[in-house]
Amino acid sequence: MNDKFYTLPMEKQHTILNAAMHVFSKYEYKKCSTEEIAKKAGISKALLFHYFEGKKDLYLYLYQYALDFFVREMSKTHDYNETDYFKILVNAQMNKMDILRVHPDLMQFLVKFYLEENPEVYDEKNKEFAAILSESSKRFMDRADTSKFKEGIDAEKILNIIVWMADGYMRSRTEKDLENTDRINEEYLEYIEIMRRQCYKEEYLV
Amino acid sequence: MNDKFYTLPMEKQHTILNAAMHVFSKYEYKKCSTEEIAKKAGISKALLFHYFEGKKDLYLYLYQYALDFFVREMSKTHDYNETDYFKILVNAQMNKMDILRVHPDLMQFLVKFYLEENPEVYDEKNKEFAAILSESSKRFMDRADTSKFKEGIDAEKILNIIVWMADGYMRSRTEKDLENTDRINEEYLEYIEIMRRQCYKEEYLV
DNA sequence: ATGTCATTGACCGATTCGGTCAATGACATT
DNA sequence: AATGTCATTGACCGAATCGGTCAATGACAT
Repeated sequence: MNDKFYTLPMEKQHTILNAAMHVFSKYEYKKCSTEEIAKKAGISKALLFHYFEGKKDLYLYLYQYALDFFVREMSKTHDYNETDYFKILVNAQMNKMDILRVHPDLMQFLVKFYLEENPEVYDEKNKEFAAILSESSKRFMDRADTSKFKEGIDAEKILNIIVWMADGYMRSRTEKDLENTDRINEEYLEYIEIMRRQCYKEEYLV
Repeated sequence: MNDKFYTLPMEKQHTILNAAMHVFSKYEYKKCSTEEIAKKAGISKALLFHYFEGKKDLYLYLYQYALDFFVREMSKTHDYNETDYFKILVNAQMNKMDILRVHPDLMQFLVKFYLEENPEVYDEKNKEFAAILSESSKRFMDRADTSKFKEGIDAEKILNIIVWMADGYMRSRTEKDLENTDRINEEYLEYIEIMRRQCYKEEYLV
C-alpha cells in the first residue's frame, strides 16, 4: 500500500474501497478483475496500481481495513450494562446499518474473504472473522436476559430466527431502498417487535 | 442440444446438469467457464460441446429444464384442499427439499438466471420465474386460513419471517449437512413449530 | 477385420488477465 | 514565462483463459 492513498480526501478513499469491496464480495478472488474495480471506482487501472502494489496487496489491505472498521463501529455505541435481550439485538442491528451506510458491501466482503480458499491469498487470517464474530456476539449477548421469555421458548433458536430474519430483510431491500435508512430501521423494528411480543411473558409487554 | 444427451443414463445426465447449475448459480453468465462445468461433471470440455451446441445453448436448455422440473415437482404432492397455513408451508418446504436433493443448486440457478442482464442471453423468458413463483405462491396460499391466528398478528409479515427463516436455515447448512435429509427436515419442522405456536390461538394448539 | 461412435488432448484465434510505463496535464514555485 | 512536481492515464506487455474445433484414440458390436 502506497502512503499517498491516505492523503486522498476521505470521500475518494471510500469510493475506491467501496468499489473494491463491491467486486470482491461478488465472486472469489481469482474472478475479480482490477479493471472492474477501477471502473467502478471511476479511476484508471494504472492509478489503482499507483495506490496499491498489486491485486493481492489491495485485497489484504481491504480485509484489514474492513475488519477494523467493523469491530470499531460495532463496539462504539454498545451498552455493556443493557440486559434486555431485544434492546441489545436492536442496538446491534442499528450499528450494522450505520456500517452499511458507509460501506454497503462490508459484511458480504468479510464473509467472502472468510470463505476464500485460493492458496495465493490464504493464510490464518481468513478465519479471524468467524472467531471475532462469534466471540463478540457471545460478549454482546452475555448479559442478555432470557428470564423474561415465556416457558418452553428456546432462546438459541429464537436468536437464529432473528438473525436469519434480519438477513432476509436486508437482502429483500433493493439498493435504492437502502438510501432511506430511517424507513428501513422503522420497518425492521416492526419485525423485531413481532418476535418480542411472541417471546416475552405478558408482564414484560408494556 | 444434441439428442444423444437423452440416451445417457439418467444419473449421468443429472451429473452434467448439476455441474452446470452449480457453476451458473455461482457467477453471472459471462464469468462461467465451460471448462469449469466440464471438470465439475467429470468429463472433457469437448464432450460437453458434443452434447450441447454451445455455452448459450446449454444455459438456455438448463433454464427450461430447471423451471419445468421446479414447477412439476412443486405441484406434485400439493394438496389444494388443505387450508391450514402451516401445513401448506411445511408441505411446500418438503417439496423444495426433495428438489434440492436431486438438484442441489436448482433454486439458486433460477434466481441467478432471473437476475442475469447480459444481452447475449437475455430475453423475455428471464422474468418468467418471478411470475411463476409469485403466482404459484399465491395459488398455494390461496386457501390458507389465517383465522386461526391470534388477534393483531400480521399474516403477511409472518409469512415473510418464515420465508426468510427457511432461507437462512438452508443457507446455514453445509453441503455435508444436506446429505442427511431426514435430520434437516426434522430440525426445520422444529423452527416452523416455534412460529406456529406463537401465531395460533390457544384452541388450535393441540 | 471392420465399422461405429463416445471421448479426449491438443490446439485455434480472440479476449482478458495483472501489471508497466512513457506521456499528459494540472498546478505550484521560481 | 519557464521549470519542476506529481497525480493520472491510454496504450501496451506477456501470460493466462475464454468458447469452440478437430483429428486421433479406444471401447465395443458386428
